[in-house]
Amino acid sequence: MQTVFRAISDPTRRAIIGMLADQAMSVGQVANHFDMTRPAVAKHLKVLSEGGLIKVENRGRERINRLNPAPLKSIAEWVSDFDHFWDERLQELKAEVEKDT
Amino acid sequence: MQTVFRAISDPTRRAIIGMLADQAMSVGQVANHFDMTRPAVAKHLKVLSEGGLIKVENRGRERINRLNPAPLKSIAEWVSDFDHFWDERLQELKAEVEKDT
DNA sequence: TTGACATAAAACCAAAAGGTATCCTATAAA
DNA sequence: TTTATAGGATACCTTTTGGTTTTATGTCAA
Repeated sequence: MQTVFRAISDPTRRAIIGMLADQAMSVGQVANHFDMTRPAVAKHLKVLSEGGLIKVENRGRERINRLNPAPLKSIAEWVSDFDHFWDERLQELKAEVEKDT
Repeated sequence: MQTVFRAISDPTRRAIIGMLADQAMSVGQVANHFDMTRPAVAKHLKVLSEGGLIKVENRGRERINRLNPAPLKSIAEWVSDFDHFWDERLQELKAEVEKDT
């Protein structure tokens, strides 16, 4: 849980998440999108991996990083505990959905 | 935006958010719930304040900290961009709600 | 008015975070 | 079988973070 919060707390990592949502990428491909060395990006990918937000597939000498957004659900659930503060209506409907899912 | 992500990335601060959701509290009252000095708690409150997640009201020599969960909405929105990865149905309903709100 | 109390503010500290440069290994390709 | 390339590992540096202790200030209450 904390690992997920930590993973999304950094803007670079959120940008990576956004990129990987479009397309799975190797470490180098991800690094090409940033003004930052490859080891730095690799560290961010490690943090994302620790949060379970990406799944890595070894493909020859490449490592394909694929988004796994499932853990974001726990964030959504945490946030939703406060939904009623700003929008009771949305809160109720979400409860409906979750009930009959 | 980043200040909100930062604010919620720490477990102590999330605990404080949970506490203030129940009831507004002075710095000292918050600090009593933690095994930590008051200045440390005050710093967490400052970070929460920077993220706009609490509103502070000076009340004599006390400072009442009141939860303002509105900024959490931006978190919810960010997360919701990935909802369809795990639950297309929920995503659709949320879109419905937001449409006619 | 004097004393107690809630908090702010500042100085300081250790550990974690984010980054770099460098070197090593394994795979792909010439 | 060389050689280039993708990535891991390690060492190191700087800044930020989360915490403490100490000091100062403003407010309440006897």
